[in-house]
Amino acid sequence: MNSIICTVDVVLLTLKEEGLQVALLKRENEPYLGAYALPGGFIHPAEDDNARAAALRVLQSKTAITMPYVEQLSTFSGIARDPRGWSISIAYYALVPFAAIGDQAGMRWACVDKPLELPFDHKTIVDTAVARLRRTSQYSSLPCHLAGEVFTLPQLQRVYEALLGEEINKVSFRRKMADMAILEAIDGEMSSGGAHRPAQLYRLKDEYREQLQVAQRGFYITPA
Amino acid sequence: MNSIICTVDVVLLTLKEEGLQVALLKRENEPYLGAYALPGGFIHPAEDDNARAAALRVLQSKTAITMPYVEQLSTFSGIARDPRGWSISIAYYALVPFAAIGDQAGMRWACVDKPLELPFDHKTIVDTAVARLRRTSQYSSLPCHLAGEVFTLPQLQRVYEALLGEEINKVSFRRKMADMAILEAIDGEMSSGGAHRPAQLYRLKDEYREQLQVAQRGFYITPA
DNA sequence: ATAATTAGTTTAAATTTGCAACTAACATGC
DNA sequence: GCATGTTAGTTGCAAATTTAAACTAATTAT
Repeated sequence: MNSIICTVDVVLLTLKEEGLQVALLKRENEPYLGAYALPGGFIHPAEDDNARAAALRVLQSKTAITMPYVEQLSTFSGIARDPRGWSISIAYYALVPFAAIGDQAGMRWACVDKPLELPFDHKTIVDTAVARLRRTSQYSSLPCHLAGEVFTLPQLQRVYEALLGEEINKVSFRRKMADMAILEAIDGEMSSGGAHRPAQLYRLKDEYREQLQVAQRGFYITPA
Repeated sequence: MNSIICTVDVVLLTLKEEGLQVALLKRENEPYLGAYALPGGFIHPAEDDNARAAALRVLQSKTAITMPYVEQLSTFSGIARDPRGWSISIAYYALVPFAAIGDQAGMRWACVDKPLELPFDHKTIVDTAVARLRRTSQYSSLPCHLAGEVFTLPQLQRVYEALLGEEINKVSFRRKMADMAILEAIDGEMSSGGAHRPAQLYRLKDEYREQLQVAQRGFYITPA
């Protein structure tokens, strides 16, 4: 009686030098066999406790990524989005530091700011995820999940700036990070690596590993 | 093969003197026959273009509410939430001004801040919707949809204050409304009704009927 | 008319923010 | 060894934003 196709899709995002990238996998099944699309798959009621578990299973089985930051994005549904019929895709977005992932077979990274053609409504899903990430980055700890296990404040600031597409005042950035109180300094540890003063290393506090922290107010963006 | 139960649920919210209220309907089917629960129902693939259309159909057929503000909230899923089996509920929240609705048969309003027992995971869904509404109210036009077709600035401010649970500075409120530029004064019209200076009437601009406007920054909440 | 009440604006003080200049710590080259 | 270049991190002050309080405005009731 119930003929609705139930799937999950994951917008896996990472930050490279060239900008924000989305992970795409070569499809191994019809429809769109061979085309690059978002990692996704059917929900397996016998196997998955809920849709989030399905998304994590898909991510792990197809990209071998273990403990990313994952959050539900939105659900896309209807008669028009899948040639097989009326379908639901519960979409998640996941953030991983680029350094934490090896290249996978059949996977490629696409720059989210360049024109991109994707099957189903995956382009819409990607755009929704990127908009959500960029917006949420204005006032939360979200970008920390793109910054690696440990990082310096200047490195983290560059992550925020890449996402926001704006330069942030150094003092303002540090004040906001102190206000949010999401970071812990790694005692004594300093980053070396250059002909200059080394920077303090930080790590995201455990309690913000899965829960987002939001600032009272966002970064000040100079009015145009 | 696919045995997943696909439903939509709507968290219909309105603001009364006593606070924020959620609409509950007496269930006419098993399970939980006779219990009060969120308006919801199965997706009808033959009838509904997508899940949003299903939510609007459910709302219209069960509560006779015509043109509310509706937005997708989140999707709740899993083996544990419905005794009939593995299920998906794509949840929406809707806002209506209390004045705009007549009482419906079998419907009641429950205060969201009082203890409330609901079948399925509907309590979680309500809590998620209320948290989302309150958070979004800090920096957007969302509360306008609870304020009626036309309203004065003092009335609108009281709506914002009821949602935020904080008093807002009058000047600050008016500045933010001017910045967002979401309201249009109704020319010449003034609200009377009291032994005092009448207030200018406003209406939400058409372009913000369905699309949210977000402020650069939220209302200033005095640090505790 | 006068008082009472709420609407809306103005002013000045307090707070927050950004900019620029400063000190700090390292590597490199002489 | 020491000057130089480079980036990290802090400080002080000016500029912008925000609040609180006092003010004017417009209405009804007495």
